Amino acid sequence: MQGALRRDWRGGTMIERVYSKELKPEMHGSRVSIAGWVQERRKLGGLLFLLVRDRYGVVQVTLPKKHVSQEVFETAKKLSRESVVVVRGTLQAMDKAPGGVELLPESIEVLSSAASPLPLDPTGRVPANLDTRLDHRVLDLRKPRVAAVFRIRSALLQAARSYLLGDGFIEVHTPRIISTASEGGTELFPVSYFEREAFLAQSPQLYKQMLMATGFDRVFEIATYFRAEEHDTIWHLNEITAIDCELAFISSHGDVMDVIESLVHAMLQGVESNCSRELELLDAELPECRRIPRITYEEALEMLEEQGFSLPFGEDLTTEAEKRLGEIMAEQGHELYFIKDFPLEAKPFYTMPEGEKLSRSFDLEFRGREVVSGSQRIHGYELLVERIKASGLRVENFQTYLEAFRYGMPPHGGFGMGIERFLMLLLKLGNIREAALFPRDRFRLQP
RNA sequence: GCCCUGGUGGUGUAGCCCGGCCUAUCAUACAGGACUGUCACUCCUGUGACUCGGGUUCAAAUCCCGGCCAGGGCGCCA
Repeated sequence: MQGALRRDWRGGTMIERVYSKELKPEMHGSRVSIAGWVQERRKLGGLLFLLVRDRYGVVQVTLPKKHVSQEVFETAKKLSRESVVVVRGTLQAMDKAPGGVELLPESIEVLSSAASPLPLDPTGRVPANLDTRLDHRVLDLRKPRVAAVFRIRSALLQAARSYLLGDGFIEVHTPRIISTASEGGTELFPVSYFEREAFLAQSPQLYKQMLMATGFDRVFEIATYFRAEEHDTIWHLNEITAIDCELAFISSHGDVMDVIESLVHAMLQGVESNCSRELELLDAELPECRRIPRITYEEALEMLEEQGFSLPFGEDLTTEAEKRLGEIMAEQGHELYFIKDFPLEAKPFYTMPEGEKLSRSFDLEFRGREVVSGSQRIHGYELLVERIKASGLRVENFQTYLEAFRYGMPPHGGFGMGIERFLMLLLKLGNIREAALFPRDRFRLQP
């Protein structure tokens, strides 16, 4: 009775099969089923080879005309590339076969026949433009190299999540739909919210700060944000994913940088121990990150000055200067480094000032490009109001945010890390679109 | 928002500067055929393309203008 009930609950069973990586020459003679996509078909008259790809690799299915049924041979002969099949047969140890094994089929079941011609070549032998690849992203993602990017992304995020949870952070989710163009800075996408206009969140900034007044002490959020900027470069997307953290009872922004240092270390460790195959496929090398140097904005200016690159104090580094600094730091053996103590004017209103002109802020640079931006935040109500006004924003728009600062707000700080940026730089991808499954940019809304 | 560049079969390209032997190159894919150890199999045969509109010219893939689409840089940011 119990058994019958359990079957009812479970509904069905998965198609029985083994993965390519599990097949070993020692299993010679055993009967197995494999399932996957027909990557290639090589016809040699009386002998036919199928290469069937699954998530871990490729298995060769060998059909000597005289030793398989005519029906199976004909089915194999007619298969189109990328069709989905289940092949049941006897495993043979065979030196001449890839992986040292091949499958002699008793049956080939076609679960899904692929149309032809294919819009791009999933083996990657004939190259395709990024635009074509993104138009047919599902097929593009069948390439092991492309899939590897997203396995690494998953490992990176899993490591980040587990590190943060272990370090006392709790995971939260703040609203994606917000009421006003509150934060300033980036443009927001308007959405229709019943009888009112609302916007898509560009970051969780104000909400994660408000949570610092609750007693959670440390929160993080991994989520998607929307930026309505009309930029069209290899570095920008209109829909991004970020790891955002905020922590209370800090004494300075150095405490925030300490968290990032450990977090980045944990993330790279996670990738190193879970994705060696993927890193090899992508020919990627992980940066050294035990200690991440922290140079001040002023030091950065001086270093650039020595190279004949003079910049006025007070402005954010230009893209060119940022790249040049990346080269200088790389020569000294640092692919990751913080630039801290930016001029107050170059940073958002909630940034804690340091003296007259500076701020308790920082960016984490990775190979000459910003991947994290953070700071100690202002926790005093009066100063915050003053800074909102000084930044040319309207205090009325910040009433609910400001209320959190009126009834007991501890000193706090935090940061946001762009996942696609980080991945792109880590794997040296040529375009940030490659770091998103289905990227959204100025012109791309599909797939 | 400003600036630059490009668009050739399903895919990736050559040709464009300097218009005409372009009936448009090559690879791959696709269709048919030969082949019992392929592994980017090989070989033979075949199908398939000049982004759209206008202009210049005896003649436009090629030069000019505009549209559409795409790529990139700056600013802004992650």
